[in-house]
Amino acid sequence: MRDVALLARVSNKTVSNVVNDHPHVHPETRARVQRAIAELGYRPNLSARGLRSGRTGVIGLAVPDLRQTYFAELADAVLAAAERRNLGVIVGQVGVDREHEIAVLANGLRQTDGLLFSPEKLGTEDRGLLDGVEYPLVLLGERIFGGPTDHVTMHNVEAARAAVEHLVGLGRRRIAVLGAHPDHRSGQLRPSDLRVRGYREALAAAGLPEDPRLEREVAPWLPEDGAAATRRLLAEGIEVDAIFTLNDTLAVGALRALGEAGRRVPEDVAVIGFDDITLGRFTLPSLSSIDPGRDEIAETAVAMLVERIAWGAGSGHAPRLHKAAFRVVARESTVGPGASAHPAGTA
Amino acid sequence: MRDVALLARVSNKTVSNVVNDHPHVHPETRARVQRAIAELGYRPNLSARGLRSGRTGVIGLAVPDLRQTYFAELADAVLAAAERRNLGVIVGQVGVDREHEIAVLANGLRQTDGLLFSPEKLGTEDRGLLDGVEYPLVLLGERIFGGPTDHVTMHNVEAARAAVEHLVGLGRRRIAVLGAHPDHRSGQLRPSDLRVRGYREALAAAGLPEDPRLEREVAPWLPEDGAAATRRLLAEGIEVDAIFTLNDTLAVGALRALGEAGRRVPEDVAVIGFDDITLGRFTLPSLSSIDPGRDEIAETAVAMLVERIAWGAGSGHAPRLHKAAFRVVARESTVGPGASAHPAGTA
DNA sequence: TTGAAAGCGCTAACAA
DNA sequence: TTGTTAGCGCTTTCAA
Repeated sequence: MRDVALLARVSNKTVSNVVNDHPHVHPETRARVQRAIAELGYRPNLSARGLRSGRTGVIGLAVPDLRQTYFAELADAVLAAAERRNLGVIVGQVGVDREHEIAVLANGLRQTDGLLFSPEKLGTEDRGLLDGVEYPLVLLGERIFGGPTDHVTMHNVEAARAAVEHLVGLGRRRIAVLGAHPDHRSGQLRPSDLRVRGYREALAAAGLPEDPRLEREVAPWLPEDGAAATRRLLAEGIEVDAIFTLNDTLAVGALRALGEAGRRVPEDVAVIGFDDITLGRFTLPSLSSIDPGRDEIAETAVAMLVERIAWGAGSGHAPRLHKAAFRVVARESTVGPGASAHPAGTA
Repeated sequence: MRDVALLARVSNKTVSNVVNDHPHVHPETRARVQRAIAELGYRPNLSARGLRSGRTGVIGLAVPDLRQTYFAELADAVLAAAERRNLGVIVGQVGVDREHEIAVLANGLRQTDGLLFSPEKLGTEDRGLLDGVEYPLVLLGERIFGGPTDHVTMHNVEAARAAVEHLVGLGRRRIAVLGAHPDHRSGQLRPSDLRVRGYREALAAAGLPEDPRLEREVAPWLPEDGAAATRRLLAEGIEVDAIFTLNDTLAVGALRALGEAGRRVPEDVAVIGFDDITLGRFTLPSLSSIDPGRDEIAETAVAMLVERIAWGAGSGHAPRLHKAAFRVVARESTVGPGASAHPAGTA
């Protein structure tokens, strides 16, 4: 920088002003400086800038596991949103255990300006941990409601309800749900608990009885778990004409188990998932799902974090809650071949 | 840090020594400093450390697109390998266009110690760009062979050949390949070109004739492309008893198209993919594939990059090439139900 | 084994 | 509109 200043015959400060697009720089001076920058191949040292300004231009994104398609696609969307704002993103995976998540919450992800955190193990009971957080933080997902931070989430209850109403509207009456948490009476607010609630609301609204044998506890939400749960369901001889899986990877397993058992989808059993992952368009049959508004979630979360960073620590701004709009995406697994996605959306 | 030093009644330097686990610190002094650190909740400022030492403790990972399952799973493995070494990872997506890839190559991903780069658009003809790179760089994938950098890749030719030999071993004679690059006579060395070469070698070794109508150009490698290519293949009435798709997402689409057309897999048409993505175990039928050694690739690449970083710039160390071991993973789409993965591996 | 001093490259605050 | 000064927090060098 010193060299650039010398070559352009200006001071350090002027170089800084040009680099940072400050106003009040004479066009001619600016041009001279830019020529010097190009000539010397000067590139600002971001560590020094970070040290001086207290800003790194990098945010953290902590997700449980990129191998889960939902999180990979979420990370993709967050990266895009951050790039639009010229921010770098340090990605960390924290799903292994509780201790790891607590450590990340305590420290953030290295030297960053703020953190987008999608916890998996931490729950409402850990809300107190959030009070100790001194950096800008935006929570993603459903864990830890009511804490002192911004929170971006989806309409779990309403979307699940819409999914089941979609099945009811197609005449289905024996609707199973796969993916309830083994511990789902504990008063927690996991995605699974909320989605099961939406399922029950839809049954109630349609005048259909709840049947405990149709509410299947499944964890984790991987294809093999969906397949195993579906096999068990069929083996028990329970009458079923539709399955609502709480995410799409469970649904992939369910489709597989139904195929093995010779059940036709959707004629014998309709299937709808949740997340609208890309691959769902290409299963056989293609998978109906809930589009949870992933891009909106990512964009909103990054925007909120950037605002918090600009406000500075301890600004006392009230925590905000944003719920993204969702859509029911009807494909072959519920409405059969020739179906086109009909946006039965809401928000 | 100054506060810690005062509280522990030592100098800055001693605090620094303790924080960095230097030897030659008196145990008692160390304990006193650590107590002070805990009491004050001191955490080193990584920007300052980076400014002073020239190291940031962060590496960059540039991949084309996290929504492609292969890259999401690769990123997962790289993150894990980096975390073992206490390195942060800034992830960037660069697949949009050539200009973007060139920009990333010129600058790295913000302030990092080095870059793992998996280019998509840049090719052997851009090798010259690598000469201008002044930071530690390790290339992933097949583009840009023969440049002056370390390179971690897979046995594309051999693995593709093994996949086709697997099909031949099952008695298949009319084997199509999906995913050749439209421009594959150009002498480029894309993954697709190498895998097609392996396909041809296997045919030749088995005494089977090449048939241009069986070599299908498909790009990009998304499920919809695989489905479309398969539909075209069937529509043309070409006799086929096996399909080798150059990646697994193409295979998912192929399975779908075959199912639509009423062809049984593997009885009528066997299918094998490449990448061994997680979901492949749960398609119906489950998908045979090539496990390309993803964890080995990630671990080796990070290790190489860390070495280059330690050596310092312009160390003149010769470029290295590492090819990871692969395995043929046989599942239902080639050997039918009841199949168990038989490791026909090599390296 | 520990301390003192210098300075990494940049920007904030102030001055001209 | 531009320049001067100071210092962000750490590690390095050299000395004790």
